[in-house]
Amino acid sequence: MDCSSFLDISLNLNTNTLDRSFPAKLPKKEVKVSNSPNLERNWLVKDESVSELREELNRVNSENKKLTEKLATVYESYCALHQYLEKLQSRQSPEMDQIEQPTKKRKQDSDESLSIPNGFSDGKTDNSSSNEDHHHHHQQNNQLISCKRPVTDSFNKAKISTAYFPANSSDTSLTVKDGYQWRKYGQKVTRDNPSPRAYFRCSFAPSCPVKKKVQRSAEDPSVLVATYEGTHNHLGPNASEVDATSHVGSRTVTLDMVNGGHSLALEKNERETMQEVLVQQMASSLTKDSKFTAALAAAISGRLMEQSRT
DNA sequence: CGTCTTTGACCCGCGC
DNA sequence: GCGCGGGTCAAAGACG
Repeated sequence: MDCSSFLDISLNLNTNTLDRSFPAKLPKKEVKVSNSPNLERNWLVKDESVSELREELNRVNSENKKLTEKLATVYESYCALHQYLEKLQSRQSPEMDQIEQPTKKRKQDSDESLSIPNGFSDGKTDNSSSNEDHHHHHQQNNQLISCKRPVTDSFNKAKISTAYFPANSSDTSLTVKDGYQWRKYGQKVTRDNPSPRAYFRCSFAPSCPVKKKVQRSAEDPSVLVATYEGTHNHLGPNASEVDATSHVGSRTVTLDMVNGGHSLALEKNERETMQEVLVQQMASSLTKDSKFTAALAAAISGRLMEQSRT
Protein backbone atom coordinates (compact mmCIF):
# COMPACT_ATOMS: atom_id res chain seq x y z
CA MET A 1 0.00 0.00 0.00
CA ASP A 2 1.15 3.47 -0.66
CA CYS A 3 1.21 5.05 2.74
CA SER A 4 1.33 8.53 1.31
CA SER A 5 -2.08 8.00 -0.14
CA PHE A 6 -3.34 6.92 3.21
CA LEU A 7 -2.15 9.73 5.40
CA ASP A 8 -0.11 12.78 4.58
CA ILE A 9 1.91 13.68 7.64
CA SER A 10 3.85 16.49 5.98
CA LEU A 11 3.56 19.55 8.16
CA ASN A 12 5.03 21.76 5.42
CA LEU A 13 6.79 24.03 7.83
CA ASN A 14 9.04 25.29 5.04
CA THR A 15 11.73 26.25 7.47
CA ASN A 16 14.67 25.44 5.25
CA THR A 17 14.07 28.23 2.80
CA LEU A 18 13.66 30.46 5.79
CA ASP A 19 17.03 29.44 7.15
CA ARG A 20 18.90 30.55 4.09
CA SER A 21 17.22 33.81 3.37
CA PHE A 22 16.24 35.24 6.70
CA PRO A 23 19.55 35.64 8.54
CA ALA A 24 21.33 37.05 5.52
CA LYS A 25 18.71 39.60 4.64
CA LEU A 26 17.91 40.93 8.08
CA PRO A 27 21.10 43.01 8.66
CA LYS A 28 20.83 44.66 5.25
CA LYS A 29 17.40 45.87 6.12
CA GLU A 30 18.65 47.07 9.50
CA VAL A 31 21.45 49.07 7.84
CA LYS A 32 18.97 50.96 5.75
CA VAL A 33 16.92 51.89 8.77
CA SER A 34 19.81 52.90 10.96
CA ASN A 35 21.73 54.91 8.46
CA SER A 36 22.32 57.87 10.73
CA PRO A 37 25.78 58.15 12.49
CA ASN A 38 23.99 59.23 15.69
CA LEU A 39 22.45 55.86 15.98
CA GLU A 40 25.71 53.97 15.67
CA ARG A 41 25.71 52.84 19.30
CA ASN A 42 22.14 51.65 19.05
CA TRP A 43 23.04 49.80 15.92
CA LEU A 44 25.86 47.95 17.68
CA VAL A 45 23.48 46.83 20.43
CA LYS A 46 20.94 45.77 17.85
CA ASP A 47 23.66 43.96 15.94
CA GLU A 48 24.54 41.96 19.03
CA SER A 49 20.92 41.05 19.73
CA VAL A 50 20.46 40.15 16.09
CA SER A 51 23.45 37.85 16.17
CA GLU A 52 22.10 36.26 19.34
CA LEU A 53 18.74 35.84 17.72
CA ARG A 54 20.40 34.43 14.65
CA GLU A 55 22.25 31.87 16.74
CA GLU A 56 19.06 30.95 18.57
CA LEU A 57 17.25 30.66 15.29
CA ASN A 58 19.95 28.46 13.84
CA ARG A 59 19.84 26.26 16.90
CA VAL A 60 16.06 25.93 16.75
CA ASN A 61 16.23 25.30 13.04
CA SER A 62 18.76 22.54 13.48
CA GLU A 63 16.50 20.99 16.10
CA ASN A 64 13.65 21.40 13.70
CA LYS A 65 15.63 19.60 11.03
CA LYS A 66 16.45 16.76 13.41
CA LEU A 67 12.82 16.46 14.41
CA THR A 68 11.75 16.42 10.79
CA GLU A 69 14.24 13.63 10.10
CA LYS A 70 13.01 11.72 13.14
CA LEU A 71 9.43 12.12 12.03
CA ALA A 72 10.33 10.88 8.57
CA THR A 73 12.09 7.88 10.09
CA VAL A 74 9.11 7.08 12.29
CA TYR A 75 6.78 7.42 9.33
CA GLU A 76 8.96 5.13 7.21
CA SER A 77 8.88 2.56 10.00
CA TYR A 78 5.12 2.90 10.17
CA CYS A 79 4.80 2.36 6.43
CA ALA A 80 7.10 -0.65 6.54
CA LEU A 81 5.13 -2.19 9.41
CA HIS A 82 1.87 -1.49 7.66
CA GLN A 83 3.07 -3.17 4.50
CA TYR A 84 4.33 -6.14 6.47
CA LEU A 85 0.99 -6.47 8.25
CA GLU A 86 -0.77 -6.23 4.92
CA LYS A 87 1.37 -9.03 3.49
CA LEU A 88 0.61 -11.23 6.47
CA GLN A 89 -3.10 -10.55 6.20
CA SER A 90 -3.19 -11.13 2.45
CA ARG A 91 -1.69 -14.55 3.14
CA GLN A 92 -4.37 -15.23 5.73
CA SER A 93 -7.27 -13.80 3.80
CA PRO A 94 -8.14 -16.90 1.72
CA GLU A 95 -8.48 -18.88 4.93
CA MET A 96 -10.38 -16.11 6.60
CA ASP A 97 -12.83 -16.01 3.73
CA GLN A 98 -13.70 -19.52 4.62
CA ILE A 99 -13.58 -19.08 8.35
CA GLU A 100 -15.50 -15.88 8.80
CA GLN A 101 -18.90 -17.02 7.74
CA PRO A 102 -22.22 -16.61 9.37
CA THR A 103 -23.29 -19.76 11.06
CA LYS A 104 -26.19 -19.79 13.34
CA LYS A 105 -29.25 -17.79 12.69
CA ARG A 106 -32.61 -17.77 14.21
CA LYS A 107 -35.34 -18.87 11.95
CA GLN A 108 -36.89 -15.42 11.77
CA ASP A 109 -33.54 -13.81 11.13
CA SER A 110 -32.75 -16.08 8.25
CA ASP A 111 -36.03 -15.14 6.68
CA GLU A 112 -35.15 -11.49 7.13
CA SER A 113 -31.70 -11.93 5.73
CA LEU A 114 -33.23 -13.26 2.57
CA SER A 115 -35.13 -10.09 2.09
CA ILE A 116 -32.63 -7.54 3.34
CA PRO A 117 -29.76 -7.27 0.88
CA ASN A 118 -27.15 -5.73 3.12
CA GLY A 119 -27.22 -8.74 5.35
CA PHE A 120 -27.35 -6.83 8.58
CA SER A 121 -31.09 -7.10 9.03
CA ASP A 122 -31.40 -4.68 11.91
CA GLY A 123 -28.27 -5.91 13.61
CA LYS A 124 -29.76 -9.28 14.37
CA THR A 125 -27.49 -11.28 12.16
CA ASP A 126 -25.19 -13.43 14.06
CA ASN A 127 -21.66 -13.93 12.97
CA SER A 128 -20.14 -16.18 15.56
CA SER A 129 -16.54 -15.80 14.64
CA SER A 130 -13.83 -15.37 17.14
CA ASN A 131 -10.33 -16.62 17.43
CA GLU A 132 -11.23 -19.19 20.00
CA ASP A 133 -13.97 -20.82 17.93
CA HIS A 134 -11.86 -22.58 15.40
CA HIS A 135 -13.11 -26.03 16.27
CA HIS A 136 -16.57 -24.80 15.54
CA HIS A 137 -15.61 -23.24 12.25
CA HIS A 138 -14.84 -26.59 10.73
CA GLN A 139 -18.42 -27.52 11.30
CA GLN A 140 -19.43 -24.23 9.76
CA ASN A 141 -17.43 -24.97 6.65
CA ASN A 142 -19.35 -28.17 6.19
CA GLN A 143 -22.49 -26.18 6.39
CA LEU A 144 -21.18 -23.81 3.78
CA ILE A 145 -20.50 -26.62 1.39
CA SER A 146 -24.00 -27.89 1.83
CA CYS A 147 -25.26 -24.40 0.98
CA LYS A 148 -28.35 -24.82 3.08
CA ARG A 149 -28.43 -21.11 3.71
CA PRO A 150 -27.75 -18.47 1.09
CA VAL A 151 -25.08 -16.04 2.17
CA THR A 152 -24.98 -12.58 0.68
CA ASP A 153 -21.68 -11.17 -0.54
CA SER A 154 -22.15 -8.02 1.44
CA PHE A 155 -22.40 -10.02 4.59
CA ASN A 156 -19.11 -11.69 3.85
CA LYS A 157 -17.58 -8.25 3.67
CA ALA A 158 -18.74 -7.33 7.18
CA LYS A 159 -15.59 -6.01 8.78
CA ILE A 160 -14.38 -8.26 11.55
CA SER A 161 -11.36 -7.22 13.53
CA THR A 162 -9.74 -8.22 16.76
CA ALA A 163 -8.11 -5.81 19.18
CA TYR A 164 -6.10 -6.53 22.27
CA PHE A 165 -6.30 -4.24 25.27
CA PRO A 166 -4.30 -4.31 28.47
CA ALA A 167 -6.52 -5.29 31.38
CA ASN A 168 -6.12 -4.80 35.06
CA SER A 169 -6.22 -8.29 36.53
CA SER A 170 -8.23 -7.00 39.48
CA ASP A 171 -10.75 -5.33 37.22
CA THR A 172 -13.55 -7.73 36.43
CA SER A 173 -15.44 -5.37 34.13
CA LEU A 174 -15.04 -6.31 30.49
CA THR A 175 -15.01 -2.75 29.26
CA VAL A 176 -12.37 -1.27 26.98
CA LYS A 177 -11.85 2.34 25.96
CA ASP A 178 -11.99 2.46 22.19
CA GLY A 179 -13.68 5.80 21.66
CA TYR A 180 -17.14 4.48 21.03
CA GLN A 181 -20.12 4.04 23.31
CA TRP A 182 -21.33 0.50 23.73
CA ARG A 183 -24.40 -1.07 25.21
CA LYS A 184 -23.95 -4.41 26.85
CA TYR A 185 -26.64 -6.88 25.97
CA GLY A 186 -25.34 -10.16 27.23
CA GLN A 187 -22.69 -12.09 29.00
CA LYS A 188 -21.85 -15.72 28.71
CA VAL A 189 -19.30 -18.14 30.06
CA THR A 190 -17.86 -20.06 27.17
CA ARG A 191 -16.52 -23.56 27.28
CA ASP A 192 -12.95 -22.90 26.22
CA ASN A 193 -12.33 -19.92 28.50
CA PRO A 194 -13.04 -19.66 32.23
CA SER A 195 -13.61 -15.91 32.05
CA PRO A 196 -17.00 -14.71 30.80
CA ARG A 197 -17.52 -13.20 27.38
CA ALA A 198 -19.41 -9.91 27.20
CA TYR A 199 -21.53 -8.92 24.21
CA PHE A 200 -21.83 -5.26 23.24
CA ARG A 201 -23.78 -3.36 20.62
CA CYS A 202 -22.96 0.15 19.48
CA SER A 203 -25.07 2.70 21.35
CA PHE A 204 -26.18 4.02 17.95
CA ALA A 205 -27.87 0.69 17.19
CA PRO A 206 -29.98 -0.16 15.30
CA SER A 207 -28.75 2.50 12.88
CA CYS A 208 -25.21 1.33 13.55
CA PRO A 209 -24.84 -2.44 13.14
CA VAL A 210 -21.50 -2.81 14.89
CA LYS A 211 -21.16 -5.39 17.63
CA LYS A 212 -18.25 -6.44 19.73
CA LYS A 213 -17.35 -9.29 22.03
CA VAL A 214 -14.92 -8.80 24.87
CA GLN A 215 -13.25 -11.61 26.73
CA ARG A 216 -10.09 -12.09 28.68
CA SER A 217 -7.49 -14.04 26.82
CA ALA A 218 -7.34 -17.63 27.99
CA GLU A 219 -3.55 -17.59 27.65
CA ASP A 220 -2.96 -14.22 29.25
CA PRO A 221 -5.68 -12.96 31.63
CA SER A 222 -4.04 -9.54 31.65
CA VAL A 223 -5.15 -9.08 28.05
CA LEU A 224 -8.68 -8.30 26.92
CA VAL A 225 -9.55 -9.58 23.49
CA ALA A 226 -12.18 -7.48 21.73
CA THR A 227 -13.71 -8.81 18.54
CA TYR A 228 -15.47 -6.18 16.43
CA GLU A 229 -18.05 -7.06 13.82
CA GLY A 230 -19.14 -4.54 11.22
CA THR A 231 -18.22 -0.95 10.51
CA HIS A 232 -19.43 2.14 12.31
CA ASN A 233 -21.51 4.35 10.06
CA HIS A 234 -20.93 7.41 12.24
CA LEU A 235 -18.11 9.26 13.94
CA GLY A 236 -17.13 8.05 17.34
CA PRO A 237 -18.81 10.13 20.03
CA ASN A 238 -15.48 10.43 21.80
CA ALA A 239 -13.20 10.04 18.87
CA SER A 240 -10.86 12.62 20.31
CA GLU A 241 -10.79 10.73 23.58
CA VAL A 242 -9.63 7.51 22.04
CA ASP A 243 -7.21 6.02 24.45
CA ALA A 244 -4.08 7.13 22.69
CA THR A 245 -1.80 5.15 24.93
CA SER A 246 -3.49 1.93 24.07
CA HIS A 247 -3.68 2.57 20.36
CA VAL A 248 -0.62 4.57 19.46
CA GLY A 249 1.42 2.74 21.99
CA SER A 250 2.68 -0.70 21.39
CA ARG A 251 0.27 -2.62 23.54
CA THR A 252 -2.86 -2.60 21.42
CA VAL A 253 -2.81 -4.50 18.17
CA THR A 254 -5.72 -4.42 15.79
CA LEU A 255 -6.07 -6.95 13.04
CA ASP A 256 -8.49 -6.50 10.22
CA MET A 257 -9.53 -10.08 9.68
CA VAL A 258 -11.66 -9.62 6.59
CA ASN A 259 -10.42 -6.80 4.44
CA GLY A 260 -6.85 -7.83 4.98
CA GLY A 261 -5.86 -4.23 5.60
CA HIS A 262 -6.69 -3.22 2.07
CA SER A 263 -7.51 0.32 2.90
CA LEU A 264 -8.28 1.03 -0.70
CA ALA A 265 -11.26 -1.18 -0.23
CA LEU A 266 -12.33 0.68 2.87
CA GLU A 267 -15.28 2.91 2.56
CA LYS A 268 -14.50 6.58 2.11
CA ASN A 269 -16.18 7.56 5.36
CA GLU A 270 -14.18 5.04 7.27
CA ARG A 271 -10.91 6.24 5.83
CA GLU A 272 -11.74 9.86 6.57
CA THR A 273 -12.68 8.99 10.14
CA MET A 274 -9.49 7.01 10.55
CA GLN A 275 -7.40 9.85 9.20
CA GLU A 276 -9.11 12.29 11.50
CA VAL A 277 -8.39 10.16 14.55
CA LEU A 278 -4.80 9.58 13.47
CA VAL A 279 -4.22 13.28 12.88
CA GLN A 280 -5.66 14.10 16.28
CA GLN A 281 -3.49 11.51 17.96
CA MET A 282 -0.41 12.68 16.09
CA ALA A 283 -1.12 16.32 16.89
CA SER A 284 -1.70 15.42 20.52
CA SER A 285 1.58 13.57 20.84
CA LEU A 286 3.53 16.21 18.95
CA THR A 287 2.22 19.12 20.98
CA LYS A 288 3.39 17.35 24.11
CA ASP A 289 6.95 17.55 22.78
CA SER A 290 8.42 20.85 23.97
CA LYS A 291 11.16 20.69 21.34
CA PHE A 292 8.64 20.30 18.62
CA THR A 293 6.51 23.19 19.84
CA ALA A 294 9.63 25.37 20.04
CA ALA A 295 10.58 24.45 16.50
CA LEU A 296 7.05 25.01 15.34
CA ALA A 297 6.94 28.42 17.01
CA ALA A 298 10.26 29.33 15.37
CA ALA A 299 8.97 28.24 11.99
CA ILE A 300 5.74 30.21 12.35
CA SER A 301 7.47 33.34 13.62
CA GLY A 302 10.01 33.06 10.81
CA ARG A 303 7.24 32.78 8.28
CA LEU A 304 5.50 35.81 9.77
CA MET A 305 8.66 37.85 9.60
CA GLU A 306 9.25 36.76 6.05
CA GLN A 307 5.77 37.84 5.11
CA SER A 308 6.15 41.16 6.89
CA ARG A 309 9.23 41.89 4.73
CA THR A 310 7.39 41.32 1.50
C1' DC B 1 -37.10 9.45 34.38
C1' DG B 2 -34.11 7.79 30.95
C1' DT B 3 -30.20 4.96 30.22
C1' DC B 4 -27.35 1.22 31.22
C1' DT B 5 -26.15 -3.28 33.37
C1' DT B 6 -27.24 -7.73 35.05
C1' DT B 7 -28.78 -12.25 34.43
C1' DG B 8 -31.87 -16.08 33.71
C1' DA B 9 -34.56 -17.74 29.95
C1' DC B 10 -34.90 -18.65 25.39
C1' DC B 11 -33.56 -19.64 20.48
C1' DC B 12 -30.93 -21.99 17.14
C1' DG B 13 -27.56 -25.09 14.92
C1' DC B 14 -25.15 -29.10 15.48
C1' DG B 15 -23.67 -33.80 16.90
C1' DC B 16 -24.96 -38.08 18.73
C1' DG C 1 -35.33 -36.40 20.13
C1' DC C 2 -32.10 -34.74 23.32
C1' DG C 3 -28.28 -32.30 25.12
C1' DC C 4 -24.67 -28.94 24.42
C1' DG C 5 -22.82 -24.50 23.43
C1' DG C 6 -22.98 -19.88 21.54
C1' DG C 7 -25.71 -15.90 20.91
C1' DT C 8 -29.71 -12.93 22.01
C1' DC C 9 -33.79 -11.25 24.46
C1' DA C 10 -36.00 -8.81 27.94
C1' DA C 11 -37.46 -7.98 32.71
C1' DA C 12 -35.67 -6.10 36.80
C1' DG C 13 -32.62 -3.38 39.24
C1' DA C 14 -28.98 0.26 39.58
C1' DC C 15 -27.50 4.70 38.69
C1' DG C 16 -27.02 9.61 37.64
